[in-house]
Amino acid sequence: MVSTGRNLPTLEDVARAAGVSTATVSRCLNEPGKVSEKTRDHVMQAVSKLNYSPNFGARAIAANRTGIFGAVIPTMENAIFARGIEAFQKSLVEKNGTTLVASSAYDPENEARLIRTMVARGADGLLLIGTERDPEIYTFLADRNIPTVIAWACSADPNQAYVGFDNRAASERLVAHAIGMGHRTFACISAPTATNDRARDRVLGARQAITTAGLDAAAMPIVETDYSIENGRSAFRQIAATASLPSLIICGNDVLAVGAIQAATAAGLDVPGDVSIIGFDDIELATVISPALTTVHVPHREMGRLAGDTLYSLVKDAAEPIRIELETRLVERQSLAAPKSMR
Amino acid sequence: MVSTGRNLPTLEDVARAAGVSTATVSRCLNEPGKVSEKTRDHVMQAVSKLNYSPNFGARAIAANRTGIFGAVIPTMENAIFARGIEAFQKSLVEKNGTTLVASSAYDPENEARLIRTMVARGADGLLLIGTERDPEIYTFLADRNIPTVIAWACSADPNQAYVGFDNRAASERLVAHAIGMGHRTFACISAPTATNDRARDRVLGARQAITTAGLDAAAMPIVETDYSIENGRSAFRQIAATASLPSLIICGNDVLAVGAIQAATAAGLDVPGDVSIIGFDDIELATVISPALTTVHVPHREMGRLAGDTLYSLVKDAAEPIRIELETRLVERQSLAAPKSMR
DNA sequence: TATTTCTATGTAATAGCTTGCATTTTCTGA
DNA sequence: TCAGAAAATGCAAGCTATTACATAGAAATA
Repeated sequence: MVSTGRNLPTLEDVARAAGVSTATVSRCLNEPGKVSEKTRDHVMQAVSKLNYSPNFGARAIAANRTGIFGAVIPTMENAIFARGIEAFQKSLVEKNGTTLVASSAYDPENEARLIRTMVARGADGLLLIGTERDPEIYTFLADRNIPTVIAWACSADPNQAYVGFDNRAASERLVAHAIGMGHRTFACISAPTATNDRARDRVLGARQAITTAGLDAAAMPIVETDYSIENGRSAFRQIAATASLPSLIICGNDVLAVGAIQAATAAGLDVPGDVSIIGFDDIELATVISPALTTVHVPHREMGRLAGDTLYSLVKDAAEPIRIELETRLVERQSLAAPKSMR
Repeated sequence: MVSTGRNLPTLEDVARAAGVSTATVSRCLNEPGKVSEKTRDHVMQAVSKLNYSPNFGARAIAANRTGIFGAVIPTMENAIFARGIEAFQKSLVEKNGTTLVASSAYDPENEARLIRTMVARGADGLLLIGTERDPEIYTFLADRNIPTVIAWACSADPNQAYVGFDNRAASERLVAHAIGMGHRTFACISAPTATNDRARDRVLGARQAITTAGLDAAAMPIVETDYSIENGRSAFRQIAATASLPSLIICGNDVLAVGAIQAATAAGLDVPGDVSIIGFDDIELATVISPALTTVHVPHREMGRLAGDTLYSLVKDAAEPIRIELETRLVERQSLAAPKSMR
C-alpha cells in the first residue's frame, strides 16, 4: 500500500503560518464570506505558500459530506448517456462537486451493487436512470438519507425527484405520425424490455398508436436485442427473413436504427422506398447515416444539466423533490416516407 | 444541509453487540484471516443484524485510502474517451474500485483545477490523457504520493507510467500510405496544437511523411479548430475556398473527417474521386458515414482497460512504473483513393 | 514441567477537519 | 463617547475506523 507521502501540511500548519485559528482557516476555505478580507488574504497566502490541500477523509468525517455525486448509468458508450453525464458533471463542477460514474451494462444486479458501492464511497447524492429497481435499493438510500434524482424517465412516486420525459408518449407520437403517412405493417427492434423501463415504454407507446389507429398491435413482431449497431443489423435480417417485409420498422433507439438501415441497404433495399425505419434519441449518428434518420429528439444535455442542478439542491438544501418533465420533439429526416402502397 | 440520517450503527455498536473490541471487528472486515472462525461468525452476525456499513470518511482518514480512482479526460462526448473510460471503469470495478470522472474540455487550466479537486476528493490514483501539462501538477501529485497513469500518449519521462500509442508514428504511416498512392497536395484539419500534444504529434507525423517523400511540408495549410462535426464542415469549406483544392485532406480525428466529408459532398464533390479524406481513431461514425472513412484504428478499449489495471497495481503494490505502448492499425475504407491525376 | 513461540484479542493513540458556542473586535447611531 | 448590535475570530468537542503495541492464552518444544 502507498504511504501517506511526506508529511503534508495540515489545517493547523496553515493556521500557524497565517497566525489565526484552524476554525478561521476552515471558514476561509468553506465559507469565505464569513471571514474578513484582510484575514482571508493572509490565510490564502499561507495556503498557497504551503501548497495545502485539505485531507479528504478528515473533511468527510467532520462535515459528514463529501461533495461527491454518483451517477449509475447503463453505459457510457451510447452517446446519449455520454452527453447527459457530461452535462451533469459540468453542472456539478460549477458547484464544486465531483462526479463518481459507474455503468451497469443494463444489468439490475450490477446496478444494485454499484449503487451500494457509491454510497460506501461517500456519495452525497445519486443520479439513476429509469425508475424501475428493487424497492430495497430505495429503502437503503432512504435509510442513509441519500437524495436521488431519476433521469430519462418520470417516476409515479410523488416523493421521487426526476428530470425525465415521457418515453411512451414520444414513441406513440412518432408512430402515429408514421401511421398518418399510410403505414399499416410494422416490426419493432427493441432493447430487452424486461429490465429496461424506457425500452418498454417506447414499445408500449408504439403499440398504443397502432391500436388507436384501429390496427392489431399484437401482430407486430418484436425483436429484442442489446443496443448496438451490429445487433440492429442482425435484427433487421431476422425481420427481413420472415414472410413479408413490414413497411415500417420501429427501432428502440438510433443505434439500432442505424444498424437496421445499414442492413436494409446491404440487402439491396431502398430506405425509405422499400422500407421506412425510425429511431429514438437523435444522436449525431442519425444525421451521418444515409438516409438521415427520422427520430425523436431528446434533450439529453439539458436533462443532464437539470439533473445536476436538481441533485445539488436536494443535497444542499434538502429541497422538496423536484419533478421536471422535458419535451421531446419529432425530427423528420429521410428514413421515413409514405409506403409504396400509398404512391 | 442534509443530516446524517437516523443514527447509523458504528463499529463500536457492532463490537458491543458481538462482545468483542472494535479492533476485532475492524479486522473481521478487513483481514478476516487474522480472526478465529468462531469470533468471526459472531461478529459477522452482529454486522448483518445491525445492517452495519463502515463510515466512509472515518475509514478514509484512518486507512488513508479510499478506493476511488480519478480520470480527467478532455471530453466524454467523443466516443473514443467514452469507450476508454468505460473500459477503465470496468477494470477498476472488478477490483472494488470506483471511478471519479471529470472532463476538462481540452482546457489546461480546467484540467489543473480538476486534478486538484480529484485529489481533494480522495482519489487514490489518477488517469490523465496526454503528457503535456504544467510541471507543478506533477510535483503536486508526487508530493501527495498519488500515482498517475497517462493514456493516449507515451511519456518520455522514464518514471511515468503510461498506456499509450505513438500518435506521431501512426499519423506518419497513414499519410505515407496516401503519398504512396500518388497524393502530392495536402491540407490538414487539426485540433488546436498548442494545448494538445496528441493533435500536435499527429500533425508532426503528417509533416514528417511529406518531408520524407521529398515534398514541402511547410506548404501544407493547417486549419485548427475544436473537434466537432460542424467544425469539420466549416474547416473544409475554408480549405475549399482557397485557390486550388488539395488532393488529400488529413484530419486530426474521425469527427473532423466526417464533417469534412459531409461538407465535400454538400459542395458537390465526390469523395474520394475529387478529394480524399482521412481520419484518426476509428470510431463507429467512420463506418456509418458514406464513403466510409479510411483511418487509423486505435485500441481505445484495450487502452482503458490496461490503464485501469496499471493504475490499480501502482496504487496497490506501489509497483514500478509500467509503460505500455499499444499498436495502431491502418484501416482502409473508401474515403482514400489514388488522386485523379494518377488515373 | 518450564520455556518459547504463536495466535488471538484488546487498549488506546491517532488521523485532520468542521462547527456550535463563547469571546473579542468592529461598527453604528445617538 | 459609549451602549448595543453585528461581524469576526477562537476554543475545543466531536466524528469513526485503523493499527501499533501490549497482553493473554494456547500450542509446541525442550
